[in-house]
Amino acid sequence: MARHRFPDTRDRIQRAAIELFVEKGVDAATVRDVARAVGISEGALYRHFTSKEALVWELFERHYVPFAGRLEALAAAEPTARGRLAAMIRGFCHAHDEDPLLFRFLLFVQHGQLGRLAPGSPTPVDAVRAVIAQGIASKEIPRQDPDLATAFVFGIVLQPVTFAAYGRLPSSLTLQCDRLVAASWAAVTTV
Amino acid sequence: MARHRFPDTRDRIQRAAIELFVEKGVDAATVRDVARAVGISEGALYRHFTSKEALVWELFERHYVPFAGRLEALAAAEPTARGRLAAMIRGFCHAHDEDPLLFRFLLFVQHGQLGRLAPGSPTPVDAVRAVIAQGIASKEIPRQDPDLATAFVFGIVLQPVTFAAYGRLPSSLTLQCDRLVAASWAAVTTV
Amino acid sequence: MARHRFPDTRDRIQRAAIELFVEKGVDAATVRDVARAVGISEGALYRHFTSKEALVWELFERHYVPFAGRLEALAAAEPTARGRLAAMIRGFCHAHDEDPLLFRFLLFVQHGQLGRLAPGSPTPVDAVRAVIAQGIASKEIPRQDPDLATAFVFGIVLQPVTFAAYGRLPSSLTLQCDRLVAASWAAVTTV
Amino acid sequence: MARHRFPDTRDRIQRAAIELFVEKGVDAATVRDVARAVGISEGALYRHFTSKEALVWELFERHYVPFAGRLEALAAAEPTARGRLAAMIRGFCHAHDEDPLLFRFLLFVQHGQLGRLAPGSPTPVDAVRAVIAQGIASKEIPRQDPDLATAFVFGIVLQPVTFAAYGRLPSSLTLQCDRLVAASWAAVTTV
DNA sequence: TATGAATGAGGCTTCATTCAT
DNA sequence: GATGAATGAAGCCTCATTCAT
Repeated sequence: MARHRFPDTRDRIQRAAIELFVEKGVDAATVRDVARAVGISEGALYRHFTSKEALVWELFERHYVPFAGRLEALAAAEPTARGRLAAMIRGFCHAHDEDPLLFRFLLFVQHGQLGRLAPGSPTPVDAVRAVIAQGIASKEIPRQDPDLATAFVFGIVLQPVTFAAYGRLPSSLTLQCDRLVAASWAAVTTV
Repeated sequence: MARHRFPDTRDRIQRAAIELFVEKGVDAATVRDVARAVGISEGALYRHFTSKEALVWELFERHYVPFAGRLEALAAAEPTARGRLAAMIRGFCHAHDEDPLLFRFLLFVQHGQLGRLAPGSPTPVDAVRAVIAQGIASKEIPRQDPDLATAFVFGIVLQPVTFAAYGRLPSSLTLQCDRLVAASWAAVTTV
Repeated sequence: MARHRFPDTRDRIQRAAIELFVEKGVDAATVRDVARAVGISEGALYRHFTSKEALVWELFERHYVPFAGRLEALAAAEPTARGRLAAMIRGFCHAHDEDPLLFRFLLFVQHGQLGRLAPGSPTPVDAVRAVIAQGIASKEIPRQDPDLATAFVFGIVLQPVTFAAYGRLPSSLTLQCDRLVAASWAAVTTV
Repeated sequence: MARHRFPDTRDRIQRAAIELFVEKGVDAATVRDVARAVGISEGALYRHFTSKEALVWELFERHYVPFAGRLEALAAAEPTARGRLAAMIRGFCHAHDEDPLLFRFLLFVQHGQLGRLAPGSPTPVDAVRAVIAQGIASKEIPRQDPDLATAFVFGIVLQPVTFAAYGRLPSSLTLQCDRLVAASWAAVTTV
C-alpha cells in the first residue's frame, strides 16, 4: 500500500471522525473505525492525534469558537435586533448546509467538550443570547427571560436539523431559512 | 411514569439505569454502575434483564408509546387546534416535571431505539404532527409543511429542557408552560 | 470480610507476579504473563488488582515496611551494637532463605516504589542505619559517616544474593550468615 | 572511558542512550526518547544502530570488557594482594567518578547482556575474583570461598553508588576510596 | 437465589522498526 | 544520510455476559 500518497492524512482523519462520531456517537465510534475509514492503521492515527479524546477536542475546538465568532460578525453588520437575529439564523443555515455533519457534530455530539472551553470563550448560545438581551434592552423585543428566548431560537433552528437527520425533513436548512427567522421572531416577540 | 409505592428490584434497576444513562450516556454507563447503584450484584441484574440492550429497550418501550398515547388523549379532549396543541405541551411539561430524568432519557438518550418500535406505533412526534396537520386541514393553522411546524413545537419545548440540564434555565417546565404554548402557537401560525 | 470462593486466586497472582517480576523485571513481565502463569484470563486479574501498577505496589507495600519492622524488633532485643547488627543481618538471611524471590523483589526490583512510601515509613535501610548511628554514638563503632557504613552492610549482605542469582554462590544466605556478620562488623569498625 | 574527540552522531546517540537507560531503565526508555534527546529522527537512529537491542549491546560490550582489562592491568602493577585489590578498587572509583552514568549503566542496568559476552571474556567480577583467589593461594588472604569474598568487595564498592544515586551519599567515590579499600580488606581478611 | 469470579472480545495506546520521499 | 508517516504486534485495561457455588 502506498504510504505517502495522501499528504492530508490529518484532514482525512478528522473528516472520517466527524462522520463516524455523528453516525454512531463518540463513544460507539472506535479508533479502529476511524482508522479503517481513512485506510490507515490504528497506530498511524496516533502520529496525528495524541488520543481519541484529543481528536474529539480538536475537532470541536477548531470549529466551535470560530463559528460563534462568525455569528457575532454577521450580527454586528445589522442595525436592528430583528436583522441581527435573522443574520445569525442565516449563519446557522449556511453553516449547516455547507457541512451538515460538522454542524451536527458541533451542535449535538459535543457533550463533554463544552466544559473544556476556556472560560469566557464565546459560544453560539452566547452570541444569540447577547442579541436577544440587547433587543430586549432596546425594546425591540418584549421583556422576558433572555435565556428562554434563546432556547426558543435554538430549538426552532436545531430541531429541523434533527428531523432532517431522521428523514422527516429535507436536509437543506437554507431553503427554509426565512421561515426559521419568521418563526423565531414570532416566538420571541409573543409574550 | 407512575411508580409503585414499594418498588421491587426490577423497578429499582430501571430507575438507577435511567439516572445513569442520562448522566453518563448509555454507552458510558456500565452494567456494573447500574448494579452498584441498585445495591445488587452484576449477575443478579441478568435475572431481571436479559441484556443491557434489553434494559434500555424496555425502559424506552415501557414509557415512550404510552406517553404518546397520553398526549393523544389530552389532545382529544380539546375542541380547537390551539387547545389541542396547548394540552399536549402541557402534557410535555407535566411529564418533564414529574420525572425529568425519565423525560430526558426518552427524548434525548434513546438514540437507537426509535427504529425498533413496531411500525405504526404512535410517537409523541406523530401525536403533535397529527394535531398540526389537522389544524392545517381545518384552517386553524396556515398552510405549511406540517413536519417543519412539528419541529418548531418540539424545538420550543425540548430546547429549554436542554438548557435546564446545563443550568441555563430553571428546571421547571410547568412554570413556563403558558409561554411555551404561546411561542409554539406563534411560530406555527406565523408564515 | 466476604468469603471468596477461590480465596487463593489473589495469592496465586501475587506469587506468580513476584516470580515473573524478579525473573524478567517489572516492565518486561506482562499482565498476560502473570495471568497465564496463574492459569486465568487477563481480565480476571483485574478483579483482584485494579492495575498492574497496583499489583506491584501492593506486593511491595505489603512486605517492605513490615520487614523493616521485623528488623527493628530483632535489633531491639539485643544489648550491644554488634548484637543488634548481627540480629538484623540474621533477619536478612532468614527472610531471604524463607522466600528468596520475594526478598529479591523487595530489595532489587522495587525501583519506583520507594518514593511512594508514606514519608517517615521505616525502611530496612533506616533500621540498619539507626543501629549504626547508635553504635557510633555509644562508641561501640568508630566515628564515621553512618550512611557509608550502612552501605557497607547492605553491600555485604545483598551482593551475595545477586551472586547467588547468577549462580556464583549457593542460594542459602543463612549458612553464611556468621560470615556476613563478621565481614560487616569488620568493614564497619575498620576506619 | 572518555573520548576526547568531537563526538559524531553515533557517539551522541550512545551518550543520550546511557543517560536515558540509567534514568528510566532500558525498557522504559524508548527509541523515540533517545532520538529526541540527540535531536535526530527515529529513522536516522537506525542508520547507526540496527536495533535498540544492538545499541544496548554495543554500549555494554564497548566498555565492559575493556574496563575489566583495565582493572587487570592496574592489579598487575602491584606486588601484593592488598595492593592489587586496592588498585582495582581505585580503578572502580575513578571509572565511576569519571562517568557515573556509564558506570551505573555497566554495573547495574546491563541485565541481559552479561550472558552474551563471549565465553571466557574477562569481566570485572573475574578480575577481582582472580586477585582474591591468588591472595588466598599466597596466604595473604585467609582461606575462604573466593566468590563470597568477591561479593563482599563488590557490595562494598557498588552499594555506595546506589546510595549516591538515591542521594544518601555524596556522588564522589574517589574521595572515599581509601575507606572502601580498608573496608574491603577488612571484610575479606576477617574470617 | 444471589453472588462475584471468570471469560473473551475488543477498546485505546505505545513502540520498535520500515520505507517512500 | 535524514525524515517522519506508517505498520503491526503487543501492552494494559474494560465490559457485557456467563457460570459455578
